[in-house]
Amino acid sequence: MNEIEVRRRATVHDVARAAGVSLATVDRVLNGRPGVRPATAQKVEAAVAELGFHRDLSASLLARARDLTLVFLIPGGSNEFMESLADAVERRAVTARAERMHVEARRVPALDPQALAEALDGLDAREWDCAVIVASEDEPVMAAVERAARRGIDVMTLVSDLPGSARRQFVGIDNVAAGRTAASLIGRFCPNGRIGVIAGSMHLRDHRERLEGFRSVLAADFPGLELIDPVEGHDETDETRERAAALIATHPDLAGLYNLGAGNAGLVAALDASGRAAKIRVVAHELTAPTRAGLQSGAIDVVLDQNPDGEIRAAIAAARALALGGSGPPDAEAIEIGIFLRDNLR
Amino acid sequence: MNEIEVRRRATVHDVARAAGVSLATVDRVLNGRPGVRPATAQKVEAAVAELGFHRDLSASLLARARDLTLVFLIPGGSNEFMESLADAVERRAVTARAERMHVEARRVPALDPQALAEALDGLDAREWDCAVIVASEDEPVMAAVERAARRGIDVMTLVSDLPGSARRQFVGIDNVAAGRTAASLIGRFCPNGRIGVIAGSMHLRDHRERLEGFRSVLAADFPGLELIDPVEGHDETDETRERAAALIATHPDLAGLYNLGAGNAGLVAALDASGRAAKIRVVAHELTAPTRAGLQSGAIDVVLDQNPDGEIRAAIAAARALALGGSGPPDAEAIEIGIFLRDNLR
DNA sequence: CTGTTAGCGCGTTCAT
DNA sequence: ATGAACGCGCTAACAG
Repeated sequence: MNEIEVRRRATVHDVARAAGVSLATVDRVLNGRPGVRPATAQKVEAAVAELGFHRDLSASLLARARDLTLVFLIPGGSNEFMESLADAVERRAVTARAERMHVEARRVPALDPQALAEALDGLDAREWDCAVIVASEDEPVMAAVERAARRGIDVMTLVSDLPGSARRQFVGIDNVAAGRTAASLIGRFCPNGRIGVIAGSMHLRDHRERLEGFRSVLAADFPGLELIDPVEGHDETDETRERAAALIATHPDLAGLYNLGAGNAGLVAALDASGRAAKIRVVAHELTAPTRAGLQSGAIDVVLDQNPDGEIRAAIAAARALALGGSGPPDAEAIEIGIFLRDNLR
Repeated sequence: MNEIEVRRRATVHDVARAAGVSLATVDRVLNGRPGVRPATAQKVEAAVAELGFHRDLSASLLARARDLTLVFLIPGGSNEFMESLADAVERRAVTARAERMHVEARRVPALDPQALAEALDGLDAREWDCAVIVASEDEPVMAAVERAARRGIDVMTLVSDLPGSARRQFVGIDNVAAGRTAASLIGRFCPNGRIGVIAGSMHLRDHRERLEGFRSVLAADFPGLELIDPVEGHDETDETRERAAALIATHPDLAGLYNLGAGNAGLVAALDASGRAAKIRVVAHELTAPTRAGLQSGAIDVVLDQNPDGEIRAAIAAARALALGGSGPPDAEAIEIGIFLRDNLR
């Protein structure tokens, strides 16, 4: 008879019995609360390890009579993708509630390290179990993450990571791979010619990573294509339109365009106005209203997408895993880079 | 003060009080168990509707002291993708257990309606809450689904649907869109020439749908490309190799190849042996060992993938939703069609 | 046909 | 520093 099959899950009762202590003591050890002699704690931990005990999150939430709380701090401004992330949070809020989770999205000024730091500092640890941030790589943010973690709030990064910070987890795509993919597609679409690149800002880690990937594949695999120096549109519609228009006007042999940031409404407007949209292969990021329209009209050939809904779902799942308080980082499910053409729009 | 925010979730107690009955009666109505006068049931249902009551699955599972059980009936044979589906079930089994679910994968003979029907018939309704099948569209299967549903087992279809059957839910990609996407890619890669198509079997609904989508886009958008009549490789490695080799040998101007079924190891072998791999643009389905190798070597240009892990996750989530016993079909999360090039392999 | 009650696994007072 | 007892939302065994 198979032991694994037969053996019932270990419960706090089992742990208490094995350790020779009461339920309350087990609970204190499990939740790292004070009031337990080190020797006693050792015995409990030994029992936990030996029995392979895993806390039942649902039962735990049920008993606490309070939902697990999770707040997303998302950049505001005109960036369409951030809007869709916030929308995705609202959508998930309904189903999350059925799993005894309260999730909420708050907008903070974009590209403003101080504002994000203050938003983090303002979170009460008794109210929030976990905070998810979309951050630029700046010192004030790193410090605020550290403080939040010390207060007992699990911090996670979304979309763009903060390696070396106190963040417990990163949820997002592999941005170097995204850049490589864009190059690979542009390369197959364009036999030769010049390729333009528009970034949001080089201060954003995800944008830097995409450019890095794009550059390396273009250089290695497509010698017939020449990369024009990247320009910055700061993720704004108007600025992106101006940059794109300038690129198109300056280079009559422009064969491809890669916008690795936002501001796609401007990109499409510039392409349409130029009258050369059909001749230029375009790759952009994130499936939003403007990129969707661009795909439909043919102005944009391919959109690379990080699936905001999936990302939010993954973040919520990761938060549950963190709430169980395992020591190491829970293995986050990988977020796929979605590739969209006109014909597989969802 | 916002009512929604303030109001606590309704519980069975609230329903019982509002309906003027006991907890046990509420439970009986909720679970469709016998022994309740219609008039009483009405009152309970009215209270449920008025309070907007939703049963807490986790608490329910906790009280039953039995996990929600879910069995996947997956075709056996040499089809690599089915293997990866079964693997995905095993992987998810661990995390599912933490949510009080027991999931299990069983292999049944491929393309054998009788065998699948018998496997379904053999499922004890007291043991299994839900069955997920990957089925061909055949009468014996439809009938067995009907019988299982009557016994009280929720049946779901995976990968390939059975519209018109008693299945409660379908989890899978939009296969027409997949075919359209393949055509769109091939069309952009190939200026002109002949395009070959290899299917598994026209008895499979998903394969028929892919072909339909492929045909329509090729005809509508790429008049320079000529579609050769589809051949069948029956999802077998050897047969697919022979069919591919024949196509390549017969058509010196073969510009593209779309394998909408399995047997990709055979496809790659034929391409390699022909010495013309670099000249032929190839689109295949499902990220498996052979297609991965094909992407790396350059024999395959693009792989369309339905992400077995995501599919299994979605199926498990759908099973939970079904267990809640809502009347209509729960809105299944859409499965994305993944597009993979050498550079965004996961 | 309907109601009472115990208990699932866990957190939390309140005593000791 | 430690333990006993109650309750979270729900199901099921047993009464009536």
